[in-house]
Amino acid sequence: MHEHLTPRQHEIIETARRILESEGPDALTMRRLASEIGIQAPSLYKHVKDKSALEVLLIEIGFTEMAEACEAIRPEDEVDPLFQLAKVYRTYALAHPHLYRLLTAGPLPREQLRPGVEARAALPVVEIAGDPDLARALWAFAHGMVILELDGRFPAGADLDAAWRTGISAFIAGRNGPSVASGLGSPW
Amino acid sequence: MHEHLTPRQHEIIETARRILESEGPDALTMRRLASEIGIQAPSLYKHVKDKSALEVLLIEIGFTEMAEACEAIRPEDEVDPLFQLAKVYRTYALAHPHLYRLLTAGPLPREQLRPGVEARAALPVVEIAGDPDLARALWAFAHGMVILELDGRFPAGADLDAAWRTGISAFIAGRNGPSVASGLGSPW
DNA sequence: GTCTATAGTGGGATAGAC
DNA sequence: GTCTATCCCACTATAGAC
Repeated sequence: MHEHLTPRQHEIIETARRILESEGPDALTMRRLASEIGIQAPSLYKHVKDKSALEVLLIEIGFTEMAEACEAIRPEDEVDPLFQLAKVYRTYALAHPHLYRLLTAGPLPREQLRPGVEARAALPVVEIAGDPDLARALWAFAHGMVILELDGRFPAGADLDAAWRTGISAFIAGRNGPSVASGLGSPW
Repeated sequence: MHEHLTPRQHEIIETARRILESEGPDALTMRRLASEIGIQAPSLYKHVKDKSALEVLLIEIGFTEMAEACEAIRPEDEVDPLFQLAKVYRTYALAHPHLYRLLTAGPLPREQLRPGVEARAALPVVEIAGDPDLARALWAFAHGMVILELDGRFPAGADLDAAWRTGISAFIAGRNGPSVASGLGSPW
């Protein structure tokens, strides 16, 4: 990942990641980043074009790590791969909440991303779901569960494991036998 | 809604909403708000405590409107109420994207909200789902679909109507006959 | 209830010397 | 590649006169 970077650039991006993950996006300023490295803020601009270029690098790191985590899934007996995928997704997101938000919240600067990075991260769910519509529905469910949990929107005592089980089970049932999905009985 | 406000306060909150909805949260500054009304920014502080109090009022308006839209749903033949609810939810969100984000993204200042406002908005999905775990899964799915659509995260040609149908159909199947939801075959 | 003036904070980014 | 100096921007919020 990013082996084409100079040592200084590497140091900058690693430090940026550390600040983002430990203190959130508001803490990631050019001044703070520079001071953490031990240089002055203007010096950063000799190594990175601007702040958005830095964020693009962080996004690429996040997508790649998430893809790697999903690709590392190995089939287990008695466990539907959809459950495994959901667990890996949730685990990564909860372990890196600020990075996850950077990856998924707000508009994505697609033109700046290196080609294939986003697609690779999206591939596992598409493969496991089979159908693209189901893949999108699944992704929406997983993202919704994660982001609502991160934002503290569920009630304090809510059993989120159970909500995940319920949702994934429904999608498994839907994948195996789409009954109503034909559109009958739907306003769409 | 908010009949206890003075005319000036009413004007402020309505103007704030107009700015937010038409140009997004970055455009909603105290200077801009004041200039839109025809006064100076410091004068606003005679009418509202601070900016966050203003945002709380906007959140209450959004929750209330969303609740009203859901409560207005009437049973139709041949259409599962879950489909109707999903359609109303998506329609409101797409019609008021910036307000929707204010309601759902990031932490919610629960202590500042008037009691019952949030609960009222959550009630419809809880009632229609029946089970609290299913309600949370459903909400996560709907929110995920909406926010990913608003953020332009789905591929350009994606058939989102189909994704909604697929997801809701799965949840209907899950509600009528939870098969795997017992936890067998899940890593949780 | 409105104004002017201003404090206080913070941010991204550039020019030019070394 | 680093520095200093600086510009420019924007924001929330308060004090005190009218």
